[in-house]
Amino acid sequence: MARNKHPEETINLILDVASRLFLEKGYEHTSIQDIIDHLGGLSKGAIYHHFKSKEDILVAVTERMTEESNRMLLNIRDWKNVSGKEKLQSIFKESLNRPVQDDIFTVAPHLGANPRLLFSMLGETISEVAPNYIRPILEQGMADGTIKVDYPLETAELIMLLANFWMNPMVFDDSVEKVRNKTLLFRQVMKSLGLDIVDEELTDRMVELTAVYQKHR
Amino acid sequence: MARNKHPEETINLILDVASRLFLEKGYEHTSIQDIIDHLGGLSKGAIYHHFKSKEDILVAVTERMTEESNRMLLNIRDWKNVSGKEKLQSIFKESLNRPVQDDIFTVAPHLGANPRLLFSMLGETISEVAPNYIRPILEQGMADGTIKVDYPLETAELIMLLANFWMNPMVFDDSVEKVRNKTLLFRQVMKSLGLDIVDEELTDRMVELTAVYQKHR
DNA sequence: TTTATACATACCGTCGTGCGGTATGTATAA
DNA sequence: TTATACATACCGCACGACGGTATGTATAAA
Repeated sequence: MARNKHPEETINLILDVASRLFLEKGYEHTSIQDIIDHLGGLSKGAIYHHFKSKEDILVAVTERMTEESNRMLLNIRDWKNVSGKEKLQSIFKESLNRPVQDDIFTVAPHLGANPRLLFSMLGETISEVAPNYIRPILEQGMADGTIKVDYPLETAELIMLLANFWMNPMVFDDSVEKVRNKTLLFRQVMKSLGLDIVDEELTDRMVELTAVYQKHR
Repeated sequence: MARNKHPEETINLILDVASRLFLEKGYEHTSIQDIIDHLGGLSKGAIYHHFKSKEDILVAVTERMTEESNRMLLNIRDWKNVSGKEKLQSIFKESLNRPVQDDIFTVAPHLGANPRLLFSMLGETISEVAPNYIRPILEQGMADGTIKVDYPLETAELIMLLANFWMNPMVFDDSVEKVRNKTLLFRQVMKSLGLDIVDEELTDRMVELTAVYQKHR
């Protein structure tokens, strides 16, 4: 295959293919050869020129997946003249209404059968999202009086763990009813922590997404 | 190697070796050959006679690991003349004081780097322990008036997810201070759910275990 | 003595990865 | 402008290790 003047296009192509296959078949059941076969002529050498290992591709894939979400978080975090509580509320709304959500939910079968990708994504959430986006917002809320928590960092982690992992129907392959109960319990927990930000609109949307996911598997 | 009159001894030997290696090096970085090398003369044929795949060994390893813990849970669950709340309290105490805890904490480096084993264990906790041991106790507590929760099954899952996974220093490689804060926050959450069962003795023991773990890595 | 089973051995296809080689780009200095 | 020097994109084969299987043998149980 001819040399590409814009190598980032090649890199993106590899990541596109890898993302799709990792989601569809799982990281461990996707071979380098599988990726090559969907590259349209590119070779094994090309892959190992741009990435030093299969693991390295996984890391890049996860980063690219969370990138768009992180831009949204960064944007909301830095809003002016908006209280911490309102920002947190906005994040929940935005996260659930992103159009990509539906796409992922239709293509990815049972993330629980894909522990590598799952833990890679969870790791990003815990080590990047929680401390750099959620915690500052909680701290702002503590300062402006709209939020009262004792351990902002740990609370941030807890929120993300429950919302992104426990309540995610793809992780434990939950039924609609299961997700509904989880969401309602989550609402109780949040409220008891002084974070009264989960309303009925959100629980409904959560249930709706679960139905979409359940239909496509 | 000569044929063993008691094949379960061979099975146990294989599981002993596999458990140790999975904990030490991780599931994916442990090869079948690695296991054979530590079997003292046994061969690949022996392994594949008793187990149908490497994955199958992982399942057996996780089951054996949780077995002892499950016996304890079963015992407490079926105690007579003890309230639900007291049973739940006993479970926490027992879990943290089991001598194996220290052993595991000294031998296993960063479970986060071992997603296969980690999720296999988490899966057992969510699909076996929560519904079959914790939920019945919560329901008993609801009946005898010592516990008030709205969603016993989901609450059981939540408790196990936080206690066994989130607060486990081996999963996210947390510092002592981090675990202390997580534990204190967990105490708040439990209390707000009407489950006022985490006392200072437990938080102290949690911190102590973390220190043991941090020392040995 | 027969039969079931515990284990050994030889082998298969596939995997991730390293690497020598080549083609095509770009920077620079004559 | 052009020759030269170097960097980068990519090819494709070879390798060793991997998980798994087919088949053979020895031994315990019946």
